[in-house]
Amino acid sequence: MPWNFSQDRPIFQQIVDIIVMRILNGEYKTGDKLLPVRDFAVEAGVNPNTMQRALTEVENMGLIYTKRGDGRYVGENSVTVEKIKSEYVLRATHDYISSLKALGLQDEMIIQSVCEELKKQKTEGRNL
Amino acid sequence: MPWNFSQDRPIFQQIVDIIVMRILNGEYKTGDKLLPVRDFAVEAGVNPNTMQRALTEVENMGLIYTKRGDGRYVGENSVTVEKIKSEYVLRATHDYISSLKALGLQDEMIIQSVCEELKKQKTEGRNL
Amino acid sequence: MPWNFSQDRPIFQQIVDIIVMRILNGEYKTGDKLLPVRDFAVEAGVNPNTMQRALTEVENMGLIYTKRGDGRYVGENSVTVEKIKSEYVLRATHDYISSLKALGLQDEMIIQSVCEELKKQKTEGRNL
Amino acid sequence: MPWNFSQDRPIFQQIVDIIVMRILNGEYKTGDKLLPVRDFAVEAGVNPNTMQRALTEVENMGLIYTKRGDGRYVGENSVTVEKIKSEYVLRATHDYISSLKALGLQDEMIIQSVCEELKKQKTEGRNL
DNA sequence: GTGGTCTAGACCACC
DNA sequence: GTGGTCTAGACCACT
Repeated sequence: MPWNFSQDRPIFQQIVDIIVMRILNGEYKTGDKLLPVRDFAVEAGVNPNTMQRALTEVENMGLIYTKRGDGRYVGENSVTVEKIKSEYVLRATHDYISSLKALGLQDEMIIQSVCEELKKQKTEGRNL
Repeated sequence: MPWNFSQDRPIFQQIVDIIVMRILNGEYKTGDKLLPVRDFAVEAGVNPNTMQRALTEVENMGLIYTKRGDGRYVGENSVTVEKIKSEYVLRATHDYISSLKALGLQDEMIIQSVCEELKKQKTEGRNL
Repeated sequence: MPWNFSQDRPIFQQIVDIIVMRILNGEYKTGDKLLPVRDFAVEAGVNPNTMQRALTEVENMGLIYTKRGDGRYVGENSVTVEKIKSEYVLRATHDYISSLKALGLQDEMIIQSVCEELKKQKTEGRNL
Repeated sequence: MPWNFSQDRPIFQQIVDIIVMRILNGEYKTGDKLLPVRDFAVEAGVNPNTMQRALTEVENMGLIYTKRGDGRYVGENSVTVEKIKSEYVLRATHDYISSLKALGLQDEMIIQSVCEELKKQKTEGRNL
């Protein structure tokens, strides 16, 4: 099942986001060995070069590292993970609220929107 | 003062977003006449072609219309505005919450993040 | 005249070094427009992708920036240039002296080597 | 305590450098018997194949030789050692000075950098 | 015409 | 078998 990519952003970036997300939420744990680039590329349904580029980016972020001739591993640095995670949350929240305020929404309406969405997702979760 | 554009997204799209935002929040009102493309381009500090393309997009969304030989005007259709606005809010909220949940955050933590950001922005607003 | 690359290091890295060097020593000045990637690639005698990768790296270092659909320019930030320059000097000096000391050379012998090399290069310079 | 390797160069090469360095500075003396490959590999924390390759290189340089069924020994040829040593110094000095000159540094500034680094290392040495 | 992305496929060095 | 680099060539979006 090749991954699902949207057309409006570079594929390699979307791959970066997916992998980072999996590390941040614990799906890929410290010390885990990743699939070989080529296999990983097949799984994602992209060219090995594209996967390679994505992994290089993730490595530059400090989340994974490479053992030459061996493979890639999820980094030990849990501090980095927590830092990136909280930065992400802060930025996402800031962007979200700023955009709604720019639309003229009041604080209460924003909170209300959030609560409604939470309820909706809870209901959907039950029905799966 | 040329507008501020980030490098990671097409400039014309960012212009579209800004104009749409101004219509949605009432800065540009129904019936208002927009600046001529060239002047508008100068104000934004971009190439006229870029501004042209952005305006075409906004027109396709149904928010503005062109009087040939006269200029561009903000559309009369307030229903369209409200519809786009609520759709935007719903989608932004959904994306925001989905991404945080994917990171493993609980509902309470999400609400807490929102409230903190609201407080922070209120404080910043005072200090301006 | 295609540039001269050694085989023991990735070509793109050598290109990075060359471009960085040209910026640091003032051959490429603030605001200068670089050659288009493809032309630059031809000049260096490499594939456009290779040149692209090198330029991306230099951009990540903050020394150049891209105007979309226009071209690449040398960055304004002279602070960055001076910082990178002095870091380079410090590191090169440290590595150089450490390696000689590891070989058992005394301080005086190191200074003597440096002075001899300086003299030699001065002589060569005259003969060109 | 496994040796410390940087990721940007082949491990076997770094091992070669270390061993050569130890021979050049007298830590391994003429006639000394080296550890068996496997033990040596364990000490360095690398794969035996990697250590094997490194030792082969050092042997090709003429600094060590193999007695079949016995082990490896540091070569008798002190002339070779001195020759390699002086070549190394010359080349390192040349590369170092050339790179600084390419950055636009004057002779005096180069000498000053060297002296500062020597002072710094002397100070650090005292504090250990 | 500019940079950016992606694919395809090859070759190499390392472990 | 592993990652890394490079080439070739195509296509797209932006200005």
